[in-house]
Amino acid sequence: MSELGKHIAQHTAISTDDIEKIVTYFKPQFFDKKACLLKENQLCKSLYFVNKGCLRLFFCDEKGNEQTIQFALEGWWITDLTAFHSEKLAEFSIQAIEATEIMEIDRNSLEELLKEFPQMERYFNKIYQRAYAASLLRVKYVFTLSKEAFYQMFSTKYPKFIQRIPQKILASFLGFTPEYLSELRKKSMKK
Amino acid sequence: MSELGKHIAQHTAISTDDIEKIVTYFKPQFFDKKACLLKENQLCKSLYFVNKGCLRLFFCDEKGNEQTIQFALEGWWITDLTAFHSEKLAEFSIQAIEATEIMEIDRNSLEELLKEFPQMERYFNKIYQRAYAASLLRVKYVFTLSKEAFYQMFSTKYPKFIQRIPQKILASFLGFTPEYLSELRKKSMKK
DNA sequence: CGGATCGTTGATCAACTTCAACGGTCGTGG
DNA sequence: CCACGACCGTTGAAGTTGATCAACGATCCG
Repeated sequence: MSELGKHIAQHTAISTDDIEKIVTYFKPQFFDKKACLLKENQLCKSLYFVNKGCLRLFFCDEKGNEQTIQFALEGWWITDLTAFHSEKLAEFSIQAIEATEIMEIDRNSLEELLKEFPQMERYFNKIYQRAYAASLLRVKYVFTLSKEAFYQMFSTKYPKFIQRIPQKILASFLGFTPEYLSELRKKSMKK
Repeated sequence: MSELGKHIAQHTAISTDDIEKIVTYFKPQFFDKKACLLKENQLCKSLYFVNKGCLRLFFCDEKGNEQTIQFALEGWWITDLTAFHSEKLAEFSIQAIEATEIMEIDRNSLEELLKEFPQMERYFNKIYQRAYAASLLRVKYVFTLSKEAFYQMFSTKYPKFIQRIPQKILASFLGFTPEYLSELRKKSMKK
């Protein structure tokens, strides 16, 4: 079964046969390293599920720095959820960090899918709740942890990211400069 | 019509008659200043809508400081959404900052309400999406604004909070110490 | 009236940023 | 396949930002 199929099976009680049908609503796509799936100020037409590879969600601040606010590895959903649901212009861009294989579904296909398989409402609702919970947790971290502690926590909890993500991008996600990240890395090597 | 009724009318296309019936599913409640509606590690049984007054959502960090992460003035919903939906223990506490009048609905009543008025699904979905969008926006602010700029933005955008919220609590919401907030206030008085 | 908590002030200190410079590596065109 | 330029990660010095601590007057509440 496809990665997407497995993910749906894990989070719902839908039968294998139905999942096969559900997966046909999605369109497989391939993106080269550094390719953009969505750019700021475009319409955000689709939801993306990562089969293989890695994406990131980011925006540009007034100084022109790219600030990364979310990653998606294998088995994660990503999109500018607000723009997708409200049909407003995207506030964020989405870019492939590695060559990446995804499953995409646009608004129309999603509506048809939900009409034929209303059980999928619950699945997407879960995805939404998780996104919110993750965002809240992040706010909580910003309050309780120093930048150094945040790096420690993150690198032990998500070693995969540390290995696969370029430092510059990682630094922007963690909320500090590449220079300071370099210093923290040196520090934690010594131990 | 009650505050709650007006709010539902604003955000849906439900008839006035139906809204009257909908409002009967909610229980009016009164809380004194400093009273707690929900405490950390309790079950979060209800959603709260503020008719009059002001509530806050907060948690305690390891040093025992109370960190406020959300306020609710008149016309706002508040709860530990994650705990309410997942039926896990609350990570946050909710407390009245002023004497406050609310409308409360528990899980059972909510289910009955949604059964009789399925149009309300859309209303609550909106509330949820807003909470998520607000949380994302906050993450974005943390990235782009210095603490001083964050205070400036906040005090011009939400002057009501500056007037009604004690400084200590305001400081914890903005993410800095009361001492530093005091300094910023002095600075902005001079202009 | 008395105690506790709150907001303010100033001094000191730690955390983190900025800037400039250097070597390494990646990818692109010849 | 090599050479060149661009970008990336690292280092160190200097500068800012914001936290911590201690002390004091004001205010709130019993």
